[in-house]
Amino acid sequence: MRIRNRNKVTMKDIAEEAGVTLSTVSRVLSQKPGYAEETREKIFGVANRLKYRPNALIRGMQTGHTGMAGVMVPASGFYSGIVDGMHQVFVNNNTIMLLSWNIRIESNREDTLERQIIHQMVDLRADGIILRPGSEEFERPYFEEIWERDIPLILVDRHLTKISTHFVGTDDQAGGRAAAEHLIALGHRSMLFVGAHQSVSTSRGREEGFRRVMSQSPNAYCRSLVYQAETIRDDLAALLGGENAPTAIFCYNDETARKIESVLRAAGISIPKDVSLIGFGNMPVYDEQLPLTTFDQHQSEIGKTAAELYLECTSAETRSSPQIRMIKPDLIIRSSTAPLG
Amino acid sequence: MRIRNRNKVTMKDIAEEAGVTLSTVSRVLSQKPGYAEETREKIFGVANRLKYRPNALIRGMQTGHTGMAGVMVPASGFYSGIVDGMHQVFVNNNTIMLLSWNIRIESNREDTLERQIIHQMVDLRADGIILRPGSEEFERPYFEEIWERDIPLILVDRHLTKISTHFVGTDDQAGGRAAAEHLIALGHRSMLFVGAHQSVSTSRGREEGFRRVMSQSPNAYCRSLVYQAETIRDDLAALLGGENAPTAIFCYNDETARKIESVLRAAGISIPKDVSLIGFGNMPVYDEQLPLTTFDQHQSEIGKTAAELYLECTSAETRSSPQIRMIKPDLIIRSSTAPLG
DNA sequence: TTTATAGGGATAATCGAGTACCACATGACG
DNA sequence: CGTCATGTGGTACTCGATTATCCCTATAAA
Repeated sequence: MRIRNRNKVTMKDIAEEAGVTLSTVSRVLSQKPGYAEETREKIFGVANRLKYRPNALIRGMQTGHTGMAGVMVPASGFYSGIVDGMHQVFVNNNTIMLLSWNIRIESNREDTLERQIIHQMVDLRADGIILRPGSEEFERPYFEEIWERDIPLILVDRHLTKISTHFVGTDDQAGGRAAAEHLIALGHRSMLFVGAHQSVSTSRGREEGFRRVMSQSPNAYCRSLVYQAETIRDDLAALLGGENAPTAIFCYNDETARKIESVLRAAGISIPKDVSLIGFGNMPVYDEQLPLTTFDQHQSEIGKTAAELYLECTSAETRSSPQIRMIKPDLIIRSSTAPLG
Repeated sequence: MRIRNRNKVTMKDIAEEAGVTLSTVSRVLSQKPGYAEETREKIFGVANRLKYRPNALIRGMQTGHTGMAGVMVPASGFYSGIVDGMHQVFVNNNTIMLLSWNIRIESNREDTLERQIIHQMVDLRADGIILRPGSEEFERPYFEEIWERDIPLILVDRHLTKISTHFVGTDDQAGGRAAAEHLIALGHRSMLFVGAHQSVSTSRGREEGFRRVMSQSPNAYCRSLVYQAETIRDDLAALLGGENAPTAIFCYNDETARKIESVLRAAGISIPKDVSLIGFGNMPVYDEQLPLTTFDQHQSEIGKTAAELYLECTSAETRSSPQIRMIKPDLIIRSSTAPLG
């Protein structure tokens, strides 16, 4: 059941048209020595006239290098910024992205769509793969599949501790520290950290940095909360109504901060008069929302760095030891934080 | 200079390991009739144990079908929505995107980055290509290259009139008509359309629809302006200070509407008290900006439709005649439009 | 005149899988 | 006992380009 030959021009066609042999065409097109300038021009002329385009599939098979980078990240504005940064580097290095978004709806089934996508990338012989991991437990098996095949694997944004591979992302600890220092300087002592499940490395890192500063500051005190939509209202009410109520809340991302904002607003608690609030990510601020003190993560920079590391790995002869490159986030002070009192 | 064999497992390896011949492995893996169930299990067992993955490059070459869709759109939130919609369809049809963003900085040079990217997609034998065209004059040559190769080409969002190919986008004329009807109903008669250069089909279509309704409404009058950053302030001042000054402005996209908004604001003109303003696209509204009456273009729907059309085209045996599928935009009335008064 | 060299032709192997076809067992069935 | 059908083995060719030889010829340099 052969598909019709879509007018595909091959080197053979060029040879016939130019009245030379395949050897000569090959020599000219792949810049091997041993041809006359005159012949070169003739062959390039014919190639252009016939609109010849080399078959990159074959070339990829031969050279073991396809120029395709597998990229899988969640679909959101944050990751768009990262992908955008990667693109800037890739486009200047003849690399094109095989891009897919993480599918969030999948549960713990064995054969997730994500796995299928990774397989597609592997099957197409992507030179390397860049992705944002979700949860450690479900994904490790197929990350190992990539790793075992000697396909360079670069994780972005989130890190998996149990798998040894490259990582490019935010310096979360530095961010956490900066948040803490800002709040301490404003006079706050009783803090609340609102994070995600322990398996989320970004949340973990930000909390660690945050707590490190707390532990070194006299009288400073930090409680933690794992954000859960169903219970957040009660959790907050209990903490804010209790003893030593927190006067500042640091959320591991802007989305969470926005939810906290609306819960507080509904409870009649004013930001920043009663409570200071810090987010993370510097996501666009919508109408009627409070300008939020947060962190610029420099997504474009993360993307560029990841792409550069990718190019290093895929061009290297041997596998290099896992590298970690972190971009320092910048605190952006807006009106959701204020001096205590 | 052969690259090391990255532990790549081939059908041959499976044959040896399972103690059968290549023929048998091929029969089993490609589901050809004529093998025993017992053999099937043995071969699949070995394949899984060795973590065999078929080489999609080869398969693509053989079948003339790679499962890769070339996609090139500008990097912006609007197109993210479209890409997202496409992804939803593609992921369920074993198709993966070769994605790249349009590069805006290029001038009229022959060998733009965009052209290079298209070539990469063609070289990698993408089954089809979906893209958002920029300007007619520079891009037609390489669109024709695609078309001539019988590679299905689908344009999204903007249409090129001089090239005959598939198109999926917004029903711009319907949008223009709806904008006009809304303003007419509010009592406005003197209108201003602010658009882009004539080569931008979306701007053209919206203006046409808008003017069509105007021409059928007694006393209604519409002037047009091509937005230009340098002159917009003066252009607006002249119109609004002149005779029969427009009381409503319809902009071909939200970005332009936002710029008009700030110019008006600076001039002390109030929206919607003095002038009503309509945008197009329903982009997120940032803080301190006015809630804008605009159109939801249903980007996700556009993306899905484009992907579906793509799948139809790439699976068809013969080239089908150019199809046009338009998604009707929905007017979202907010507080930037008000009754004339 | 001899020798060297540049420019090409001719042929074959390789990459990994798909496809086609024939030969040969083995066993079941009439 | 002959005739199938089934399950394999074996061989060969194809896809399009790369790479490596070996060979041949015209021309220029020694």
